[in-house]
Amino acid sequence: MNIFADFTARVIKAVEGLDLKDKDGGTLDLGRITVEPPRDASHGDLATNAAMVLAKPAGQNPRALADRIVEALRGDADVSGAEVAGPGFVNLRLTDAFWHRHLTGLIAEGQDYGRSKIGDGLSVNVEYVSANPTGPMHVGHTRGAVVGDTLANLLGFAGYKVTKEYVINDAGVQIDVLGRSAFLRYREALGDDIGEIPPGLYPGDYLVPVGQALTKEFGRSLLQMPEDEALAIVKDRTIDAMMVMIREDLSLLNVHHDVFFSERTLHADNAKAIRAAIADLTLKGHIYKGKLPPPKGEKPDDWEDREQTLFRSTAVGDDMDRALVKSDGSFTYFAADVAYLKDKVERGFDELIYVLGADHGGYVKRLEALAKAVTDGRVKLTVLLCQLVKLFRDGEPVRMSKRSGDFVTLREVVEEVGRDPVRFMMLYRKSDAPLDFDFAKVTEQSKDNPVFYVQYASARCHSIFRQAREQLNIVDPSRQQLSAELDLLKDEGELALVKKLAEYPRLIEQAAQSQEPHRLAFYLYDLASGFHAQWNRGNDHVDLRFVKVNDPQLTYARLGLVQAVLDVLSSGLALIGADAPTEMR
RNA sequence: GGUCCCGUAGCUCAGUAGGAUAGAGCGGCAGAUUCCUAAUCUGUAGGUCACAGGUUCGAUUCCUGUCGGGAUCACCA
Repeated sequence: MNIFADFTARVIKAVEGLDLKDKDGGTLDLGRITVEPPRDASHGDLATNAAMVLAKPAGQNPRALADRIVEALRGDADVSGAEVAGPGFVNLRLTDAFWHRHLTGLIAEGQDYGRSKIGDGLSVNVEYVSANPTGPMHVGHTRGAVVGDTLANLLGFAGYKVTKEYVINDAGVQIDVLGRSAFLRYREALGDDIGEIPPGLYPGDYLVPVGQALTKEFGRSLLQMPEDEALAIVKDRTIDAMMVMIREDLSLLNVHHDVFFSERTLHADNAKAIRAAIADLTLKGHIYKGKLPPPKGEKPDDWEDREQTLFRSTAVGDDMDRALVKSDGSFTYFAADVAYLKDKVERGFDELIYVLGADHGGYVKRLEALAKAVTDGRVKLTVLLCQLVKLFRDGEPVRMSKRSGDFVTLREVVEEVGRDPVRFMMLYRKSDAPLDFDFAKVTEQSKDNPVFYVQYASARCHSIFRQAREQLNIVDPSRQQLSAELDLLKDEGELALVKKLAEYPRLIEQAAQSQEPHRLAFYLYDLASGFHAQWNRGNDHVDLRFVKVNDPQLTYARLGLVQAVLDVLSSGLALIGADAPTEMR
């Protein structure tokens, strides 16, 4: 249903019919031919660069070649006009009948319109969020959560086989700290006066219920065991409790992962998995013992110039070789990542996507290097970095201090402004640009708020169906009824909407391939804008109203168009993870 | 100092795998409501695409360098 792909094929066929040869008499590379919507609608419906791309290799004048292509394309029954423009563009106009047929197809497909096979069933792992299980999710996690989730949805819609994955970073020092913090709350629940929470421990009161639950389960018995043993139990219980909390937070945001991967499993059995992964790399010659140079900027106070086990990542594109073993003999986080990557590869993924915060920018090269080393380039690993989100309230920046635990949680934001506005606004900016999030603006019911603007378009579609029911007694028309008389749609605004809808399948493919989910949000805004404009033309010209009391046939046709707009809005909003409301309140 | 991201209209940002006269919203100005939700729409003014080179038939887009803003920089996660 991607008309641009369809016409690219038709243009290629037309060009093949011209029997062009390159200068040496060989065949021409036609792969660079594209068909796009022209920047300016007055240029037509489609534009192709075929003549300009082929002119040089074929040794022909681009405009002359364009003339021949135009001649060939005029034979296409769907083409109502073809002309050469500018440096050698071929602009095409398509017949109304073509657009009516496209709309018929769209209405038949409904919410499946735009679904693509471009992913070709390739298996993709999208890892995102992966907040440490040491507390509730805060607002900083939101963007990655939404971007990752939407990207995964988008890839699924585009024909990839997608696994949404969350890594639980349940190993390491911070988890020990978490355990001790919870242990303190346990003693508090038993009646001990614990005083102030010592610095370095987590002060948040979300651990209070964890302490209470521990007393219910264990009474005072944890105090009687050796500390290590007790802490191990407390850690387990606390991580579980944190993950329950995090999953609740995520589901508030409509984020649902398929796999929760525990980092601790890599450390289990004396770090069997990590040792195996490093052994693999050693066999391939990527591991050596050596010293790292100290960082060039400011030297850390506790810099130790020592020999260590290193991954020669510089050989596969990294800036610096990476340590795998800490000075205390335990494995680094990166060592766990080596094992984790091996695990993913063994699960058969063709492509791995990591959605990370901008503060992990320094981590990108070593991950890419790792994938190269482990899979010899067979598995593609890409990192999508999300820049930071700045919170504003009435234009004033919201201050957050992590030390006091005084940060804005994801739950607070979602409860205050709603799930849909959060999801939409997190996508209403390129991932690699910082994002300002203003509480006031996001809840505003006006066109200044894109979420509202798009959802209002959906509500208006439903309103039109309600009107049709009241005025013409058209009740729940079937999709067949809606597409029976589409050739009555002749108004240029109506056709312009069909053309906008026809861009949707292409947009899905491009957003998926470029891994840029924000494009979806911008497209929906555009579509909503086109729809609002057509609605308002009905204010000026009564003939253009969607519901025409004296013309049921035309009303059916227009309802068909409204249904199509609604289908695409619903489909797009669903990918974003938001609702397409039936009315605004 | 190294690396990564960003620099487009007064403001906030798009710019669709290198294409035509660079777009939208806000703000400014001028309009539209006996009318399906005006919670919306129409028109208009406003840009040396940070700067300098390079590749190309053609560059906001790709490459190099400079300037400016942000993130990050053994062992933490």
